[in-house]
Amino acid sequence: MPRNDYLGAFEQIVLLALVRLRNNAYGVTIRREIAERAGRDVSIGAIYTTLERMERKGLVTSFRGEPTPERGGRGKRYYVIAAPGVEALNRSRDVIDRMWDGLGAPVEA
Amino acid sequence: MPRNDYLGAFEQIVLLALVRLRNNAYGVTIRREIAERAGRDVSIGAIYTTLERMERKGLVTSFRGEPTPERGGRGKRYYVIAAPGVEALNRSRDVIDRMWDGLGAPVEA
DNA sequence: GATGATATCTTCTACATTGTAGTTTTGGTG
DNA sequence: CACCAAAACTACAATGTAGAAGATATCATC
Repeated sequence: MPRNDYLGAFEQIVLLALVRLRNNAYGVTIRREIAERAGRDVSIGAIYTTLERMERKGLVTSFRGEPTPERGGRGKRYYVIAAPGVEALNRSRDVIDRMWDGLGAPVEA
Repeated sequence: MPRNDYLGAFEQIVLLALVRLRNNAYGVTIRREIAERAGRDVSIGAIYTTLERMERKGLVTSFRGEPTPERGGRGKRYYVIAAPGVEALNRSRDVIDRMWDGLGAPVEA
């Protein structure tokens, strides 16, 4: 049974991307946001897998949007962070903040 | 082949404990530091396993200390963060900082 | 001063969860 | 039907985590 109180590093990044994208978070935009912000080029498959798992844990919700009249375009699946996701995010941040407290980032060799 | 450029959430916590404990980081103290700071009660086995893996990746170094004249006391194994560990730590912090940037923690539902 | 009880620590083993890429499938357009 | 956009599926590697087992000291005591 997966836990939903502590987040993995990548889970945090994906959740934060959702928060940033507000009502425009779906596979492609999430991936782009992570690439731009975090400078991390991750595969689209990695993102969907992680989202699905987090949905099972109740950290995010999703709904299918109407297909847009662009060239191709299957109906997008939009993701939204849920309340437990918000809490987990804040908790994770808290933990890492406390561990860094007083160390002055960046830490030196 | 494990990567050594991005850290897992727990790896970060353990590395930060090393930084905090300076020259007094070994199994028991690391565990205590994490319990106190992060409020996270993790088994001693989890800590050793993670340390060993990080040592293999070159993120930490270890050396065996003389047994102290306390009651029991097998020779302790002290861990020190290595340069690549410091860099990875700073990079991880950077990524998460950029993702949080402008969101104002804690984020709200 | 051997010897076992016991304390402090580390290793080993095993398995669950997360991380990640790549391929396939599903729907929509021109 | 050729082609485009996006999602679902599959498979495997790396990380997270606990718990049992092994090492090595001191202490008490006879």
